[in-house]
Amino acid sequence: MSIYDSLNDSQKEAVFTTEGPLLILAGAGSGKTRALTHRIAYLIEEGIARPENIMAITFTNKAAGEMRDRVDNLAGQEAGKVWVATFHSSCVRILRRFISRLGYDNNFVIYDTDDQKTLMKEICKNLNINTKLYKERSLLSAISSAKNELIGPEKFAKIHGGDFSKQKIVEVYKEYQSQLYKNNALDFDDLIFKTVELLETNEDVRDFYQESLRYIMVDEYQDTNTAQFKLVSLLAGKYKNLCVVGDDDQSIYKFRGANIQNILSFETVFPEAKVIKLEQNYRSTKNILHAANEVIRHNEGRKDKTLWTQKEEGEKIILNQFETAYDEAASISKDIRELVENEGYKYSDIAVLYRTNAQSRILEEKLIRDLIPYKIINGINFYQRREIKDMLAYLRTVDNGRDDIAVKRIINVPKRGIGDVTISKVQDYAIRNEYDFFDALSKSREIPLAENTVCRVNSFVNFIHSLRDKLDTVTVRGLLEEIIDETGYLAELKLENTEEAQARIENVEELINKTAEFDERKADEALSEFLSDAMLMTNLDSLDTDTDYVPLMTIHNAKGLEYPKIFLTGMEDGLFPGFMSIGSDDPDELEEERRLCYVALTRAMRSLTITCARQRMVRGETQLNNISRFVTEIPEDMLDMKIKEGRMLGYKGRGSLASAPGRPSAKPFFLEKSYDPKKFEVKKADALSYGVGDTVKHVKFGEGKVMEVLDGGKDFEVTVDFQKAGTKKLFASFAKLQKI
DNA sequence: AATAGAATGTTTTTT
DNA sequence: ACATTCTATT
Repeated sequence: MSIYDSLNDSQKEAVFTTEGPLLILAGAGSGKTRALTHRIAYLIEEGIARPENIMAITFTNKAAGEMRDRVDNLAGQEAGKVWVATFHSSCVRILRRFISRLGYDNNFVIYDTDDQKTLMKEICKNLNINTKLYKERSLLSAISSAKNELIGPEKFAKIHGGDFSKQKIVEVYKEYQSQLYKNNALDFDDLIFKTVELLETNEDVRDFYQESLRYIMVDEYQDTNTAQFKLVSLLAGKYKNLCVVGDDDQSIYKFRGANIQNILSFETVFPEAKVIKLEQNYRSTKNILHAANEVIRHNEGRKDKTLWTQKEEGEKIILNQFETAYDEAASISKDIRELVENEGYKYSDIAVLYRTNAQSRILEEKLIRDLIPYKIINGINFYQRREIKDMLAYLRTVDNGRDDIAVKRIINVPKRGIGDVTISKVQDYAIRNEYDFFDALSKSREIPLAENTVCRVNSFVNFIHSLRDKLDTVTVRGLLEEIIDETGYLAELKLENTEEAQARIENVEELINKTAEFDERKADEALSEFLSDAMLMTNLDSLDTDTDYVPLMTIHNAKGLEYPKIFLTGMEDGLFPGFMSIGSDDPDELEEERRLCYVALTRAMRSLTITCARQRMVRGETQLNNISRFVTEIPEDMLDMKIKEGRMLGYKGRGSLASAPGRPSAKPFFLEKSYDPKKFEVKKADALSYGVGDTVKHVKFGEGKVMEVLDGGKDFEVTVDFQKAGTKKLFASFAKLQKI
């Protein structure tokens, strides 16, 4: 018996193919992490590679942690030397050692999204950029996209030099990058970009890593961007032992730079590449898997593969349409109770998924009322919280005096009477003399400032200096505690005496624990190390298995997870797929939404309930939505629609994607009474003052032509083609349309 | 400098 | 609807 006996044939092939470029197309639930970890174990066990010559790269800390555990379990002692890390932390590791070659200091800081925004705001101010025309966010996103494509400021200028509309971006990008350099800071994209630059321009460094990392494995390969692809190509450039694992059907991060071409054309880039498909799914029942297959089949640009399973047929997929989102939530809550009380499910066996975070509120409210334990798994991560960022900014200031963003963040936190006016005076002085902001503060006497202000500034400067003096003798924890004591940060929060302040206090205390942990683990490492760990760290409170609760999360968040029971909510055209992707002229946007839907469906192991509402509040407007086109791509015989009479509104039946303006008027149906107390009564007019073909006026949308009037029983549903706002479906009693 | 009311802009998220 | 960010006021 060997550990490889439990693998299927394709998995075995993937494990035993150790040389040359290898693309493993691993469908959902096909055991790709298993294959990957066994492959690492095999390399070590057979003596093909020493552990320190193996690298496994993932995207998230969580994935890296899981991989680490599994490798350690499979391959024993030696496995600790395998390089298992995320893209970003791998790059930090390389850059901490060699970035001086690029002119940065080795104790560079990492700027997160918040810091980037702060910096960008300043740049826009200095360059007199009209932020109404050029939003900080879109400027940053343009820069990020450029960096993901390995286009630096100069190259960007060359490419877009002739494009007048891009001139501002060219200018901003250049300034942004030089500010980062001045602050000895790298943003997340730079971590990859600069590592690529380093390896490209320094042959000895490249050679060092190519020799050292002879076998490279990349997980979730479909999520890589161009820069990340370049990075692994460079690292694997000598021995070409690059094994990538991914599923093009689960590529859902285009919006943050993922280049699906990386996986689709892997064989073109590496003509000698071997391709292995893992198509046996070990997760879902036949019904669920076939439904998912049917949906994803509608995408054009994909590698051909069809998942299959030996599992039983299983239950049909339940499809429920409700009148309102409140009814939807009530039904889900009731179903969860039922499943737990009568069908042996634990709360933690059940997950509720949605497209947008905004949908969680209604669900949450209902679950609270019904006393169902739940937890919203959201993105707001620990290290991004205000109080934590404040504390880190202090540490950053101590660590790297060039980090202007950090200094400015905490110079008046807690309040020291150093306001915007003072800050901009110091800033002007700093720019005139080419000082760092902190150095300018140290010379506050030379700036025309009020005597009082000079005093305050000096006491801040002295405080930071006193902390720096202790750097060599004190632990990170000691440093942090001194900061907290001296600034009275916690004391101030305690005075507030609110629930929110209490939470902040607990967070700061948690940060103290983190520093203590760090000190114990890496006694000899510098403050810079703690800070980059912190900047690259995210949600600490991911999944704790001790408590039994229903997780609520976005579909993006659910990737990589599986649950016996899934509730897929808000499956409505306009919400999922969202307006943006429906209206887009880029067909790939809709395909990406469909992939997202595929990810959602394939999370379910035994049972899946799809829900939607006819009527939903979106951004303060009540919208009427049809059932998601993706649902209509699931063959009807796999669905249990629970419809007593007629067809479900918006359900156009098998595979039909055609928009059907003249669809039959179905009566809305109710599975149960609406519970919403806020719900207002609708008075249906006996007759409308307008009809099809009339021109009407709406308060918000302006003038439009009535395309269709449907008697929904309770109210009239009117479809109007507005000249400016496009076609909308409205309830007559809400819309208050005026005939013209 | 601090605060309260107005304007704004709203998929998805990791690092 | 709602949260964040901006502006105008004291």
